[in-house]
Amino acid sequence: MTEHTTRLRADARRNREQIITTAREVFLEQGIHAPLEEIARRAGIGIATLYRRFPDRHTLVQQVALANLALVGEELTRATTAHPDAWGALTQLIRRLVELRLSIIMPMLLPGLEEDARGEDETLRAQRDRLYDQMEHLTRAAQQAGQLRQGVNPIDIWLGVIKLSRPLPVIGSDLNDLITERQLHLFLGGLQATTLDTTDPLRRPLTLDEIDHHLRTTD
Amino acid sequence: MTEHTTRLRADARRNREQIITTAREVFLEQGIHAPLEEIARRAGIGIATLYRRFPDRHTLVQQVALANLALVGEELTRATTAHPDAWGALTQLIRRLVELRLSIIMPMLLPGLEEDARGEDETLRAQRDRLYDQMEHLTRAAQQAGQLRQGVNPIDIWLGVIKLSRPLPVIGSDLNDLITERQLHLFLGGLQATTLDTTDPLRRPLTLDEIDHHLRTTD
Amino acid sequence: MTEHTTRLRADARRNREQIITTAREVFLEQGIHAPLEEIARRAGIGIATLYRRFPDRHTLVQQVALANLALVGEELTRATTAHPDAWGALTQLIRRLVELRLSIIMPMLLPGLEEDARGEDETLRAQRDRLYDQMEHLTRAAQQAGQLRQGVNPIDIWLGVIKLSRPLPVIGSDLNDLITERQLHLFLGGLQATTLDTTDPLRRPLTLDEIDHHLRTTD
Amino acid sequence: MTEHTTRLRADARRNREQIITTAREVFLEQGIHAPLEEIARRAGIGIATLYRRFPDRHTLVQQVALANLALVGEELTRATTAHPDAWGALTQLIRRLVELRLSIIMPMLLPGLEEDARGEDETLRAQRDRLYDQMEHLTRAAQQAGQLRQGVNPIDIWLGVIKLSRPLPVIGSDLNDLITERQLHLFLGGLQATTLDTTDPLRRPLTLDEIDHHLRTTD
DNA sequence: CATGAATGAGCCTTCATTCAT
DNA sequence: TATGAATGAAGGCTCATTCAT
Repeated sequence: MTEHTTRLRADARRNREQIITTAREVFLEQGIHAPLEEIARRAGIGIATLYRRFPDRHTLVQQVALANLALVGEELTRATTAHPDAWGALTQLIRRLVELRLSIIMPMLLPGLEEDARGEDETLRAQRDRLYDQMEHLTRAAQQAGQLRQGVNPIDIWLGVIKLSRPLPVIGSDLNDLITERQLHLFLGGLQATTLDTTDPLRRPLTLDEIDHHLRTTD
Repeated sequence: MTEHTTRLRADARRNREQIITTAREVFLEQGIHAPLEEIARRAGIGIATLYRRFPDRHTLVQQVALANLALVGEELTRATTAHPDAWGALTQLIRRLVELRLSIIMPMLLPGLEEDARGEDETLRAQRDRLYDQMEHLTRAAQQAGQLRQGVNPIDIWLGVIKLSRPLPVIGSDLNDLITERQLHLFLGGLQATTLDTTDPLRRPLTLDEIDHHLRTTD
Repeated sequence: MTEHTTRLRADARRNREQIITTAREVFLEQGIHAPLEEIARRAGIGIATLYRRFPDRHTLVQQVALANLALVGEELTRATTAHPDAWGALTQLIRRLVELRLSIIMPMLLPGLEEDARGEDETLRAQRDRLYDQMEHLTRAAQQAGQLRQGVNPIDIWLGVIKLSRPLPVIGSDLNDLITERQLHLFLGGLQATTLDTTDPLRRPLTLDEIDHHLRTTD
Repeated sequence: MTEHTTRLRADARRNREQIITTAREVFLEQGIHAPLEEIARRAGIGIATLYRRFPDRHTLVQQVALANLALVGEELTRATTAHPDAWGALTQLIRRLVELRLSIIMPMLLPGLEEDARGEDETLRAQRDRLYDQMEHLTRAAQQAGQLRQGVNPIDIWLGVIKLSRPLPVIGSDLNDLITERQLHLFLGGLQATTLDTTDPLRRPLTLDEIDHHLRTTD
């Protein structure tokens, strides 16, 4: 879209996209401090090529986040399409964002780091703000329907999703998934305007024994 | 408490405590992968001394967590002393735990890792379980008083506090504090049995502008 | 020979060879636990370059041994070319192997470690076995000529050479050379079918006085 | 015996002897570069106590060697007592020295290092020389009986035993024992005045297959 | 442009040796 | 005197980044 982008040769653009896709996967698995060489190798390119496209780790992280921002938009569209009611759309969106860990590198914080994103087009902030507006539309509708608690805005939701998504270190991914799921349930409960009965056996809390069991078997 | 501990020479015990205190701070700032040398330097000792006491990073992390476990107990006592009502005590405890980030290294998960803590007191698990019982006492009381939502247990609270406490990387601590405070508010709201009005201007959500401002000035 | 090898860039291959050559020297002087940094420094490269080629010490040792295996083959050819009689060829070969300490890292033991030598030529074992066959040919001929003792095989000779070649620690290389030479003489005498007169003044044993003298002056 | 020695308190002397005994074991297992702290721990004393007795590793090694010298004398007496014929005594002695690896730190080289052995009595050299004389007596007798090859002296035997005793690194102790036994057989064969038939099936050489097998199973 | 090579700096860990109790 | 504590220096290894082909 930008001059910079359109001037890239076809293979170069393919490389660029491949790097970002691979980087997202690796960042998810190992965190944003994963070796860049691992990303290059998995992307099937040389390390120097990666550096040509992304002069340092910070830039790469930002670009991945930027790509995530687009994906969040897609999920939002998908959620509103699937659910006529705002609350239904909102909860699907939140669930999906947590599932995909799309927010792991905090797309909504990006514009503040804009200065580093040299060469990127000016629409970045606009893109985020448009997304914000779409979500705000959704939250207002849900609040008017009496389902989303008053006083909550998209930022609350984004940041909540980010905190939920971040896996706890040391413990295995199985336990992390259990924990995230349960906390997501609590989070959604907290967002709801009317207090639900959470004694639903399918939504029961974790116990110490379960945790110990997971720690033992995963260890 | 253990023979091992009491047999340490006075200066050695002082060092040991200094290391744990410093490690807690450094882990809070940089995560549990912070260079051990940094901890040693800040504690004013040689790196080898640190290794003599804690043969590897894992052991050190555990010991810090173990120390935290004791501090959580103290905060619990303090909270129940200060507040005759269970909900008041519970919310003070949660606020304090988040403030002190006492749970950042997950004390309640410790017993599952017990096997590594050779030579450590057999009372470790008992200590955790006692703490759990105390908190369960508190949560039940709060539920009977109709203030804490049904279906919530101490694990939910501990894990929520842990997720809340973990600072987001890259962004400064000021913004992190704002975010944590707001999410804590939402978390407490979610725990409450009766939905409160969260339009309290003192509890208003963050805005994109605020975030951008912080990112710019902190950067 | 392998694809891997031929695909190396010219400068990289030069480095690789330089490392192996240098490593052989350093291993001879200091044993196979010599600091890898010393090898890198002497080879005129960075430590990381050494690690790029040889991920750990074990790999490097093996590759040095593999290179030695080739050199042993060359010495064998040279010896048989120079001496029409099998015993003459055999003794020259043994002397040369001891002189060059080619066997110090036990080339003939390599195939047993084969599994670690991932990506290495399948011909490694074949190479060793071919060498064994050539030496067996030589030993049989020498035995039929009545000059090599019955019941001795190439393994005996290889292992004898290895034990002879290993310098004794602490004492200087001058004394080590004297000792090795004398023990080589005894070893060859032991291999011979007919007992020779070893009172040859040129082949007289060491004395305590000589040893003391060397220890004093070298120290 | 020396002033130094007699002045030691009873417990101090016990410590000293315990250290030397332990050091011999550890040196045998791990080589003379084994951590001194391991020796202290196994000996049941503090590291500083070890340093008080032996200011550095070199000194300790020497003292262990000196102790070994005495043990060699005992074995010599035992061998001559058990065998009326010189050759029988000599071969038993050699076998025992190899078995016990008594020579692993080269007792006979000690006198040359005398200067470091401050405080030790002047009889050290005399002790070694007496041992030499005893062995020379034995070798002469064996030579006169026509069983030991001419031109061989005790130094040859000591040094041969030392070379035989040193285990090859990396490979396991089982294979090392096999190798040492076989090379000892060859060594003794080389010492003998009359050539024996070495096709005795009990004394057959190792094969490549056996070596490979050991390397695979021990690895 | 794309690549793989090379590099130095950083952290981890061990151990010989000295110091304080 | 005996002890355990403390320490620095050395070596192992990894990884971000630059360079040469």
